[in-house]
Amino acid sequence: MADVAERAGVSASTVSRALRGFANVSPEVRSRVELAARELDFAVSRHASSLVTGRTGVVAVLVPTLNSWFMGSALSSLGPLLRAADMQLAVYVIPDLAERAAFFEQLPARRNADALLVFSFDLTEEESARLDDLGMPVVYVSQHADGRPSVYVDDVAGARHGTRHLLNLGHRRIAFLQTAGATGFAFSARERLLGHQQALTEAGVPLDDSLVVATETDGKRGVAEALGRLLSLREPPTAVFAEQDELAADLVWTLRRARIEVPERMSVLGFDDQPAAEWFELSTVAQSPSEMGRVAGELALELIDDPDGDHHRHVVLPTRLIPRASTAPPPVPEKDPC
Amino acid sequence: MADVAERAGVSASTVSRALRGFANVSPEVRSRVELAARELDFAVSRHASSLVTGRTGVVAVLVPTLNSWFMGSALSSLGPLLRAADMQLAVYVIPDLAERAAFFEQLPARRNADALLVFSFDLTEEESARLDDLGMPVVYVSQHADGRPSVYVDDVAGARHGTRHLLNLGHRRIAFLQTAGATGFAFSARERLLGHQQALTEAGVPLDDSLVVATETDGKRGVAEALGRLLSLREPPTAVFAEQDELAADLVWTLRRARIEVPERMSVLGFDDQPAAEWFELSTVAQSPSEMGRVAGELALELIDDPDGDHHRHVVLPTRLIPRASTAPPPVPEKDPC
DNA sequence: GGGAGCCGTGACAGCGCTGTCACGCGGGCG
DNA sequence: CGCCCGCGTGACAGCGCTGTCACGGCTCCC
Repeated sequence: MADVAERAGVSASTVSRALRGFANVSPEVRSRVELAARELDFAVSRHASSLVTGRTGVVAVLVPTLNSWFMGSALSSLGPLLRAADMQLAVYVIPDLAERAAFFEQLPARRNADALLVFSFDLTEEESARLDDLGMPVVYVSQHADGRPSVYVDDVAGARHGTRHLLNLGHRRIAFLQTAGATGFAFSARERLLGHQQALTEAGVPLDDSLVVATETDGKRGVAEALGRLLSLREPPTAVFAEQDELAADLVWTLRRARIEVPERMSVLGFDDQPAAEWFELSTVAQSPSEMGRVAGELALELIDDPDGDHHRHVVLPTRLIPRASTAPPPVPEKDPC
Repeated sequence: MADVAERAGVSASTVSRALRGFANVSPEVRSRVELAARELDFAVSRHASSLVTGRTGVVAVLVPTLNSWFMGSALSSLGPLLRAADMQLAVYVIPDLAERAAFFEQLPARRNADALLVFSFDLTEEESARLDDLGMPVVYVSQHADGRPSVYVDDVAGARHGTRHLLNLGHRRIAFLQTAGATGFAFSARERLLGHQQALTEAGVPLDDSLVVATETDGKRGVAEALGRLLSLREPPTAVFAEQDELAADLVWTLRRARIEVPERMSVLGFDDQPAAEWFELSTVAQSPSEMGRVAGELALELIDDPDGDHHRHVVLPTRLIPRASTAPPPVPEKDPC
């Protein structure tokens, strides 16, 4: 910076002011400084300036994985948003409990950011409290966190709408399929089941625990076993609401193999609307992770500028039902049994 | 740090040495310092220390998107690797040419990292030269970069093996399906076509340009149109080698709609082995982006420690042919026409 | 016409840490 | 017994920038 100052014939202070676009610099000096900076290929050292200002220019995000449609979409929209605000995106991938423990172990070292976005983690109250002590805004994404800023989709309403759609088609025996130990998505899972049950109750359909099944292992095998449990009931369901599209896709795949036509003999409804949904012509409840990423990023930036400001600290995003070809009325109309 | 020093009854210098694990600190003092640091919830400020050492503790990665199986897998394996080396992962998402221009515009500002991983970008020589000037190791991932460290999969050999598999099944009219303006994957696309053509030539099958088609728009529409061009040839192909699994999946989907059985009347071969391949029971040429991410990360770390060292600067990863249910002999055996 | 006020600029300290050097102390060797 | 060496530690400068204050010159107004 001293070199730039010398070349532009001004002091280092003026260079600093000019390069940061402060108002009190004469236009002529400013352009001279900018020219000199470009000629010398100079850029301020973030580290040196954060040392003084206390701002790091970094937004940290905590994700369970990057290898999923949800995270990919969310972060892809977050990236350009942060770039526009001249912020860096630092990603911490925490795939398992060991990494999670390690992360919290080294927590103090993580103070090197201006804000933290926590994606889809079911943190304990103790863990959240430790994050509070970090002294930076923490935004919870894809989960509701009591008393803390969070951005999430209205899973309850989404699931309610989904189940209503099945009810409207005439289904009465509707199963709900959940994943095994979903890494980090437990919050949504609970909410979606809740919405499903609300819709059933609204419609006067009694809840039946045997219709709520969870896969015990990952992948198609787990889905097949869960399906087996449903098909061996005294009165099997005519429709299955799968809590995620991946699950729904595996289910359709399994049903096809078993020569059970979808939707003629079994309706399948998904949740998410990821690309796989289109391949399987899945009716599904759509959410938009890219919007979620965007909104969460904006909220974080607002909180950085004004930590105590009166922002929307709980943003609830809507869902939309997307009917495709995997849902239809049940094979034998129950309303009019002859 | 001064507080820690006081609490431990030593000087700041000693605290610094103790916390960084230097050898010349007595065990007794070290444990006293560590205790004091923990009690005060202290962690060294990365910014202050990089100001002195010149090392930032950050590895930057440049990706076209995060919303793809490839990037998700690669970065998911890179993340924990960097964490283990006590490095941060800074992600720059560059979805389009405008963002790319903006990135290079602000390049000097990006010096705030110890290494840069460039994923799947077809950079111009001029752009690469500018990255060289950054003064940090740059590793090119999923592409071959002459004279610069790079990690990539052997696309040529992979495609050759794929095409050989189709030839061995008896196919002679084999189409090659490419994507439109693939964002950033142009390098692989060229290599795969090359490998395909090598295998044909080896087998004495003449090349036919009308069998190489590219989608003109994204999604199923583009695939349908490309398929249309193939089906309206005087002598249509009996097999299609799609350069990516997504494309292959769309193709199978389109063929099913058109009641052209796969593989009975048309074989389809993919490339990548992403989850969609399993859903469509796609025979495919597998690559492992997670291994690529891991290897690239290790290479970057080595180059940071020893920029001129004698490392494997070109790592070529293997592919594996995964036969599933989308390939079979052609409907009318050509070898034995009666 | 002189004082008040403002604008643009420079000098300087200090952000929190690390590298270097200097120092004291104990042990080994001649 | 004295000297040298090496180990563990402390003092201090300075990494590159920014916030604060002081200063000179100008305009404006009474």
